[in-house]
Amino acid sequence: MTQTFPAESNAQFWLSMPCIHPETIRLVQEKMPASSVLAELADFYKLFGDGTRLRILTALSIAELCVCDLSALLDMKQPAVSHQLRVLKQGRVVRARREGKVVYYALNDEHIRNVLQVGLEHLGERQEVEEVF
Amino acid sequence: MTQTFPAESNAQFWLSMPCIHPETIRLVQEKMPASSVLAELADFYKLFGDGTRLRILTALSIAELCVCDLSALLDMKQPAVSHQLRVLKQGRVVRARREGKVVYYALNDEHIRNVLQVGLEHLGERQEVEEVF
DNA sequence: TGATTATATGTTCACATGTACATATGATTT
DNA sequence: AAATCATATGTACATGTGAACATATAATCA
Repeated sequence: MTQTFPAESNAQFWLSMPCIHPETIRLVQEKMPASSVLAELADFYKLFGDGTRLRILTALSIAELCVCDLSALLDMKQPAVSHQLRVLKQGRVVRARREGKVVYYALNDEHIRNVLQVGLEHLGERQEVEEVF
Repeated sequence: MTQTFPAESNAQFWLSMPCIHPETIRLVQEKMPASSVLAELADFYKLFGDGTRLRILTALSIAELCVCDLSALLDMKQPAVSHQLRVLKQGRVVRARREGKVVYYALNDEHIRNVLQVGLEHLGERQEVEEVF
């Protein structure tokens, strides 16, 4: 019989494990943002974590576009585009402007462009590193 | 009978739709990164799009930690932590260093810290905007 | 070598999520 | 008002994914 685990999830058990560095843990605990904040941040990043949405966002970072434009540009069915636009709108990453029958979408603020930029830069640097090997 | 759709996904069909702004689409097409690049970028963001992984990354942005520390800190079962660490390692977001039985994890590079920073800043700004209303 | 400790892996399952399809809504035009 | 066009929504379904659990591996120590 090897290591035995408790029947149910039990914080006390894990906190009593012998291998931990208590001081380090306390330090990190103090400096960590609240779990709720990080959950919210995760939801934000999740919006960028899908190929379709990222293509939409990249396109909107270049120009304001209507659903129909996006549908043609991305070669996707219109309902699929609308669906993702709704997700992005609920996440306050894009905003919509109606002009007659046409709805134009744009990035909600400049900050979104930054996030895309930082990600692309990281990818670029990683590629360069890999080329060396 | 309203709008009829083609039987299968067909780029030509969508490009021939009457509502599009062809010039804008061409402009965006020229400036857009390749789909493969954006898919890779999406995979990168996906790593940040989970509460657990984000808590791990935030913790590691403060201090180098072993699996056991993380398990205690996050109040999670050790296998679950190991699982996410593997995902993060495969995504080259963290790196591991073995010291005897203990494996210490750390952020792979400073760029990761930047990404976390940018996200937290965005969240901060958004909160301030919401407080006004 | 055998025992113990720290970590990793494999399997299963519940759940989230993206798309297709059909259809509804909203706005313009005749 | 009816027709038409652009967009939105609802449902069904397939796929991806995170955690629990059991177990395997790696390293140290008696």
